[in-house]
Amino acid sequence: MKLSVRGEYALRALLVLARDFQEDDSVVRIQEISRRQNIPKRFLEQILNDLKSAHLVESKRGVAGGYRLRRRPERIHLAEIVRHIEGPLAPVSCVSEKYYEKCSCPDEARCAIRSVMKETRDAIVTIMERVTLADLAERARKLEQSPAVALDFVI
Amino acid sequence: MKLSVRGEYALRALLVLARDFQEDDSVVRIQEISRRQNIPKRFLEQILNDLKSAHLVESKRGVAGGYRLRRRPERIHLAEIVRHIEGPLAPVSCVSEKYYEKCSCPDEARCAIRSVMKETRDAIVTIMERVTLADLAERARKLEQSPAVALDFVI
DNA sequence: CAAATCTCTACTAAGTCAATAGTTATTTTG
DNA sequence: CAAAATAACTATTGACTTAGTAGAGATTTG
Repeated sequence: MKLSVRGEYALRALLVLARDFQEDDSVVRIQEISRRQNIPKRFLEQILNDLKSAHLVESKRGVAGGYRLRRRPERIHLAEIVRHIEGPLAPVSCVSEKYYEKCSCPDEARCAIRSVMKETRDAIVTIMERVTLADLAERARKLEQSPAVALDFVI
Repeated sequence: MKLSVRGEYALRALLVLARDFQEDDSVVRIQEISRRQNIPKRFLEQILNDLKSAHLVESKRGVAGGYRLRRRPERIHLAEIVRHIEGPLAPVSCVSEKYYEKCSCPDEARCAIRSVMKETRDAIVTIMERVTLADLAERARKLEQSPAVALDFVI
């Protein structure tokens, strides 16, 4: 049920871009993202390239180059990011909306496990589609202000 | 975010054992489970053996041998099964209760992603800890009675 | 004892993960 | 216009995981 490191890095990188987002076309260098989030630079390169192909970010080459969000952070929700990097949000593909696959069970329509997995899927998707990069940036801002032990109260 | 095939097979096998569960010490043969759930027999063998080491099932050898649940189906919830086969239910280990691991982010206590992942974890765990094998068996029974298109109404 | 069944260990082919490396292309600066 | 800085692209790799398959051994029942 776990996200890959790749997916986690993608979220953290995009969070940096969201926090630094401006309406002009300013970009953030990979090196900067790598440093602030403690992500191996060359690996991050690949991930950002991948996010570019998903039209989530755009890049600027050359000496003053870097990456920026292609849309405003309010318009990018976590579901879209995770789906592109990891594939289905659903625990089993037979309940996935975007990546449906038939499973090997004898009667999918009457599978009790499937019905529980669908509930689970819905719970996950509800959260991931509700939270945007802007929300994440806002949460980050608030967490940085509060002195400590913050997390336990947020949840 | 997906369950492995192994995990899915485990759930389906245990559902069979739950449906056939009796208070006496009657067992179900691997072959029978394999046939009813369309699971490769030799692979299922391994999985059931694994579930035995988790004290979820017990086995009887010999010609009238097979497997049975070690506890009543009401007392086995899905979380326990999935945790044993797959590991953490949480999308990232830094929010896992049972399999906690520190992540590479600069400040875990103030990580905005972590706070969303914790919500997600809680949503998943709430479902998986509430639903038992007995519930699953009951759902299966009801789904078999209803004529068709049943799944969409259950959810 | 024979047959059916579980047990245990080992093996494997394919795929995925998390990088690493090398080369090419582009842009800005001097 | 050339050099330097930076990103883009392509390929490779080593370790690990996944989903099985295989074979020999142990146990129980008829």
